[in-house]
Amino acid sequence: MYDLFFRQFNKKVPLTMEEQLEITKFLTPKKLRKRQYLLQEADVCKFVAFVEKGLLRQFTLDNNGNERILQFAPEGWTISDLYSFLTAEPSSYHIDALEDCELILINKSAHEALLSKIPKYETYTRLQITGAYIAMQRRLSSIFSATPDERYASFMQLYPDIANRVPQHMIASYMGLQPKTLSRIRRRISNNH
Amino acid sequence: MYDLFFRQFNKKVPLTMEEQLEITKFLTPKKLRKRQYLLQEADVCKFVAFVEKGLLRQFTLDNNGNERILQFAPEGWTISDLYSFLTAEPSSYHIDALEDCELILINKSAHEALLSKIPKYETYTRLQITGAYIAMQRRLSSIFSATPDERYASFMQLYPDIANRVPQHMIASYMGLQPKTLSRIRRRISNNH
DNA sequence: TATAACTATTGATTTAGATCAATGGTTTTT
DNA sequence: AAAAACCATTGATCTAAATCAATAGTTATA
Repeated sequence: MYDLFFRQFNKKVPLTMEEQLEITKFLTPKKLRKRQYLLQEADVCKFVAFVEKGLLRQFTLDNNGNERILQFAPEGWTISDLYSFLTAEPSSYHIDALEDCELILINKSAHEALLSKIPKYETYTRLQITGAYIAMQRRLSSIFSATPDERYASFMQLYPDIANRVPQHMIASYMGLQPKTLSRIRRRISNNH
Repeated sequence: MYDLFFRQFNKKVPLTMEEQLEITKFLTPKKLRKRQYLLQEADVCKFVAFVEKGLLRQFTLDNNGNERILQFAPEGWTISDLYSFLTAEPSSYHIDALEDCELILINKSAHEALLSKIPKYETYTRLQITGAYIAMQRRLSSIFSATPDERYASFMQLYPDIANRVPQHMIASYMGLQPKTLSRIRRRISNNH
């Protein structure tokens, strides 16, 4: 049930068996069916979710009702609206399941208890957020410096796993492009084989 | 010398006088003249820098030698290339001073010593990186959802301080626009007053 | 199995930002 | 104080992505 979570945790901060058992007490497993929401806009985000199995996405809807995907989260990733989680302000994002999912939720009181009781948990969260920060900075950087063609190519290379599990128009959305534009980019790339 | 640093630190995690003195031992003050580099591409980033005074920017150069500004850092902000700092890989960014600066550097061994000796330092860094993550996510979100006009307006509102201290073409660069395009946007906005 | 909903491709047109080019104003440097 | 470097604005043109529109293929559902 918590296999992947503790594998990832141990990679960042090694734990004893006792520590794992202690931490487990604060975790809440949750299953989510494809298309179900984990978080809806205007709700307060009450969790940090670790993905044991499946795939989720975080997105917003623009004025015309179009989806803008901010983040994909496959197995081994963590997803939340941290701003809402930390401030208890209503979220401006949706999170839903793109596949049937098995999640581990850490709710706010559990998060705070873990932080104060288990120093290694604080180290784990620090390293986890640092990694997410670095990944996002690279993404921002590539939006500025790379052409859409290059960005598509590097997305496919960096996340082949995600790329093969979501429809193309979601990849377009993640890259800030219209699906039709991405279709043309693919043709362009394949012509230059 | 360390006024602002400890003010910000205390806002996140209150410290005793003894703790402040202990932490101070690990800090390295540094002055930087306008236009000087703090970090150059291909160098390994050996510090996390807190800005006591002045203003810096983190940027890359594209194939045509154009600057792409990823981040401004005025007083009270922290700047580094965390990826390079953590992995000791060469950085792909430049950091330089836009004004004469007074900085506090925390080098790698100091950072590690502080993490292991002073639990509050780990909490401080965790909260600091979390804030930076949230800010960057909002920026990415606005690139996707907002028009350039809206993004310019909200930059001016969110960071009026920075906006008044840097030339317009750097704001354009931060927003991923050509200076000329920003010039037209400004005219458009002022016409709709 | 049939129907409906979703998905990807392609063509034609429009539009907004990039690029080319010139000017006048400001700041910095000598 | 003069010269040089930097900066912002504006006009004209070009280009690439968005938009409009139609079609065919795929997946999900009744």
